Amino acid sequence: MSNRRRTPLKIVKNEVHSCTPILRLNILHNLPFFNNLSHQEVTEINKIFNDIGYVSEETIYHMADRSTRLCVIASGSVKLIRQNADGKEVLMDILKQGEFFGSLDPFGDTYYQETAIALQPSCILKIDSEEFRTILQKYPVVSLQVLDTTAKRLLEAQERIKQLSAHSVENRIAYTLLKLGQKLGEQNENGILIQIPLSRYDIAGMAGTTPETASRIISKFKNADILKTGRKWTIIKNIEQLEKMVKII
Amino acid sequence: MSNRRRTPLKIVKNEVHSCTPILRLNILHNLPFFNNLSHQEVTEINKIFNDIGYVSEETIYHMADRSTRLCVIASGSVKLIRQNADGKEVLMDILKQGEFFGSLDPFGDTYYQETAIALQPSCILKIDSEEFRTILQKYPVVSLQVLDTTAKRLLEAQERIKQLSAHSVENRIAYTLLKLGQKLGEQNENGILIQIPLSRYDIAGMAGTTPETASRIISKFKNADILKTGRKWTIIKNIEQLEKMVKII
DNA sequence: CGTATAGTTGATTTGGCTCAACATCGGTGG
DNA sequence: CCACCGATGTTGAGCCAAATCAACTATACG
Repeated sequence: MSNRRRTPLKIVKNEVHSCTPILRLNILHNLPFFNNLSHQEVTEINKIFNDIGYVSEETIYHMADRSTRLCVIASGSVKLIRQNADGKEVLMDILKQGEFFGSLDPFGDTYYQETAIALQPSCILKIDSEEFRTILQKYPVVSLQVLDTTAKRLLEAQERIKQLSAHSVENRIAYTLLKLGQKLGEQNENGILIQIPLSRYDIAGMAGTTPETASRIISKFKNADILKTGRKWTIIKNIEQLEKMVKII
Repeated sequence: MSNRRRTPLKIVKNEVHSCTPILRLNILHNLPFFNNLSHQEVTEINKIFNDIGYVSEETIYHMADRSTRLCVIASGSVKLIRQNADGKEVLMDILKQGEFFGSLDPFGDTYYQETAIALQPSCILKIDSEEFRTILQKYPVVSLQVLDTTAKRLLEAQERIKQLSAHSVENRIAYTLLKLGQKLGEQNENGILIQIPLSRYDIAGMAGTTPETASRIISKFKNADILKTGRKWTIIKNIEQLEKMVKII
């Protein structure tokens, strides 16, 4: 069988990706937390942001750096990881266009609790957290939106704590894949395609296990015709089966 | 040795504990998120709250109930737990006077993700989440405070995810005890006294293990003269040792 | 003082980690 | 365009931390 190279995704060059001013404004306008503001107001806010481009695998900030900035993804995607003392990596979250990360805290003497790394060529809008705080004070609508997002993330984090405390690795891998599909997947004729370069190492870091165990379980899922994977993509073929495994309460 | 009954804590009767109106107002005023408001404003807000008393072990709300209320602890303490399909309990958080829990979300069709249970006789102030939302809109300062608390809780939850993913049970128990000491402990001549009735079951639920394993590890800590425990109290005698085990990065 | 509940401790089992060898992918240069 | 090679993924074997099962003990409360 000569089936080399059947990647179902567009090949993307790993080039620094910067925003055009118009794109920037457009993106800011469509952010969930700014889209209740007037064009005038967003234009004003736009001036305070800087944009910086990153290539794949490039670090946006390191854990333990002084945390002074809030970041917004204008394009691309970002992973947030924490490392423990022996260097084991825990993948906290994967964020996509329009989501924010970094520091919300305006009080000095705080440090990033995680490392942020671009998963794809990405354009990141940055703002000083103190300046962002002024925006929050000025526009209560924005505050509430940021609060809602944060509250939602807290609920998700708590769900993950429950998973880690009370479910098997197989369960957690299924849950991880489901969440990834919901958040980053797009439906196509074969199923739900997740077009993000996720290594076994990343999956393991999200599910709280080792790459070997993740690989074993994913093989099992592939044999059961639930999944199909390549180095830089994953397709969920049978989402019902995954849901059944996770047993949503 | 006739050392029966050496409990280092005041005995509290398990009676329904209700707030006096003055106490209520006082508590609202001292809440971190209202203490920037004027007396006039707090008095106004006070009218919208109801208070309800609970005895120990009483349920404030159940997981999967429709979530319509935000709760604030006027007195006492509350634990938040999640259960998985086989009934295993995960203790998400322990909250004390002045802290809030329940629903922030004003949009219908949402359900509590956890069960809230009084750990001690407690008085809980309740407000409809929609009405609370109006307060948030009216007072941006309050919004920001609530956001800060939520963001802080998210960071803590993420830290716990890291712990569960990458540390041994012994480590996690040490971490759990440290956090409990920081949050609920009071320094006295013997060490840090945690005056909350925490069973081995609770500790296990916080550290993501079983009561038996929790018991074994706590015994080990007691033999190493790090801890001293009774049914309803815990004293941390050697906090440095615990910190060393957790290896704060 | 007696009883129910919570905690302790031991024996056994097991899920998942570790270590190790091997296979496959996909980018790179000849 | 093909062959090579480093990186990533897969699979097997053995081992260990922690779960489970079970018997027993201590504590608080009526």
